[in-house]
Amino acid sequence: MSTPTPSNALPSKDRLRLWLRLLKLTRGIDAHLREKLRVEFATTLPRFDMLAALSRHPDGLKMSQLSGVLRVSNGNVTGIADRLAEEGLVERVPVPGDRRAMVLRLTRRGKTEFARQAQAHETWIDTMLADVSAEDARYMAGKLAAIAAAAETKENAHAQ
Amino acid sequence: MSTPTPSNALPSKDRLRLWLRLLKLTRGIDAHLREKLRVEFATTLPRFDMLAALSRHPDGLKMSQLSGVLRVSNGNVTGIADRLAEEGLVERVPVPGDRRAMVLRLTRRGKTEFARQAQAHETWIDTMLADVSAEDARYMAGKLAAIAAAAETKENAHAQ
DNA sequence: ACATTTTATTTTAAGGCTAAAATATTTTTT
DNA sequence: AAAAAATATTTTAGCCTTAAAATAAAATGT
Repeated sequence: MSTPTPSNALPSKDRLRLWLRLLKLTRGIDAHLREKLRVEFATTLPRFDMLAALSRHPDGLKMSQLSGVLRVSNGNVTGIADRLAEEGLVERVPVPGDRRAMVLRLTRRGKTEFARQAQAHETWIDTMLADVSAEDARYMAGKLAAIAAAAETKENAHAQ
Repeated sequence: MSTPTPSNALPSKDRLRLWLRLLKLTRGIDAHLREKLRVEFATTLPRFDMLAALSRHPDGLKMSQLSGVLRVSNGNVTGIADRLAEEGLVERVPVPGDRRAMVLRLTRRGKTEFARQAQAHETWIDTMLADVSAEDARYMAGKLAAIAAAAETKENAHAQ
């Protein structure tokens, strides 16, 4: 359909460096968010992510759907849901007509607790990225999305 | 010393979106690299990272130095070093004059094995980022570095 | 010299993560 | 209807990760 390699055969040091920068920045912000969640809410990023996913789906999600949305394994979802349920933030509801399945949904407490956490989460990010102008943010986000789309293709195409 | 918030009081949706893009792209590439390491070399990214750090320090690194370089906990270093040592890729060498300390360094096998892995690693990244021009890569890397530097400051400053 | 503190590393307890195996139930085939 | 295949979830084994406790040795203070 077109040339397999875009322009040059040798690996580009610039692209490798881009990856390292990407990794460093993301890991730094990520670590900071985890630390904040730990210290200020005694919780973790995976728990926060699960609450966030459920808050976007008020009727709840089946365990397997949650696994797909969060892009983690089924077993992983089981463990995190167990702990959130112990804390009373989520609950498992049987699915009428399918006794294998379970829907996980936020409890009332889960909703209010997530609202608090989400508010803080947004503030932390905005603080860390405060020096990025809105224009720059939009531009970078666009670039990153394009790169992600291209990389996605490459990954699958490489299956040979 | 200067205004606490740079320009606007409300959190910027654009900055939040930038973070989500950053996270999505980085996680995608990261997951792909882990998968490749697992399938093609039966290893993991943390092991690869440790070998990489050691290959940059031919005389080896003390466990605590390694912990600093890799930015992971001391206990974490212990475990990964144990497993790499079991595989014969690294070895612990006592430090003359300090019986508490241990230097970890690559074995001959560790050096050749890492060379193979590093070669493949670089190729995988270059493949995924093939659609990014060298110029774009340099530009983006610069932007990301600037953002990281700014974010770094914010994190520490926030200690109140 | 002796006590205290600091430094280097390991161990422990608990959570997060995956792939693969195990269970239970539903759907499809024959 | 019985057998086989597919689906939903949990369990298991093993690695990665951290914070905090435990060990051991060195450095410092008295």
